Amino acid sequence: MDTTRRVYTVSTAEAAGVPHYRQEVAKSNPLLDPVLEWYAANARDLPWRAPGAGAWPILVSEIMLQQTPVARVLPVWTEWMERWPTPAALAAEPPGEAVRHWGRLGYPRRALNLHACARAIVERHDGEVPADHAALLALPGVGEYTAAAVASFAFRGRHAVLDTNVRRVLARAVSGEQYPPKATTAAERALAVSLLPGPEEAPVWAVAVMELGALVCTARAPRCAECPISAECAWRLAGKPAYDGPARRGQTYDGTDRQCRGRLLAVLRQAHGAVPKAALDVVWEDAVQRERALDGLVSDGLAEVLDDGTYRLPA
DNA sequence: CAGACGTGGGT
DNA sequence: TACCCAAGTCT
Repeated sequence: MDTTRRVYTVSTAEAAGVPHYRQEVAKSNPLLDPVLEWYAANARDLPWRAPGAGAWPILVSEIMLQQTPVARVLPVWTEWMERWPTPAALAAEPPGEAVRHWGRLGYPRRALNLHACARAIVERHDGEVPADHAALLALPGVGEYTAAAVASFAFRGRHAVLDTNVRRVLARAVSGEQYPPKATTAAERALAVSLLPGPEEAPVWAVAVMELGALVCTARAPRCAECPISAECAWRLAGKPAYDGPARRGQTYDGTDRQCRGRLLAVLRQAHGAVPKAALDVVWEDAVQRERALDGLVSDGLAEVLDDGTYRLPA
């Protein structure tokens, strides 16, 4: 096999979205071949990965997948794609419809973000999802990860795609740590860039490492016996030392404003039109917390108060 | 930059 | 049963 094709001169700044000087970053990546081979045999058959998948379906999937498992996204994504096959179709609806059809995916502000994305794409990009990383980053709800993912998966761009799966795989395989740092560091970005293959393979490398993290190199119980890079894995070679950093804080959801907001919004989603405040009052005992949560929903644009004191999803 | 922001399934 | 955590982003 020709190994020289795995040596590149690339711009680190360019990969970070800032075109500037050039620097040699990638030597050969020993993880590339085993990971690509594993992916070819084990990739899940997800609809947004279909060869003909457009940038809009991919963007929608990426936003829906933020902090949400694939299994729960699938049915909602399918419904959205039938209902709103283009940004223009979604942009023509009131934002409340996006929230209604978000269902119980969680973090409903993402529905609002997607709706705002659709309108921005229609207004600023002639209805087409932009291919440029910086333009993607400027869209609401699109951060560093999502911009890189869409630029890579939809437009075949060469970007370091650093999600929680990739960060975990690299932390283990390369850094010898059980878990990556809590927040993405410059060192992690530099490492990801240094492992980037050439333009032909960069997109499949990105999705393949993600898939490996999702299916094999999992957070809780990694399946090292099935891992294509276990022989090179620094963490396994070191005897799988336990994570020694600060404890990652637990969440505790019961009784929080988040739970309260979820209950209130569920009422609005299920209602046909506006609902009397009494219908909201019954879903949460604590009136002070309930009012605070309701105000929060309104100020976040997830709910509207009408002149008669009733509430509804934003029109 | 730590904390807010939903929800449900796996262990 | 609790607790962990899942393709993050924004403030």
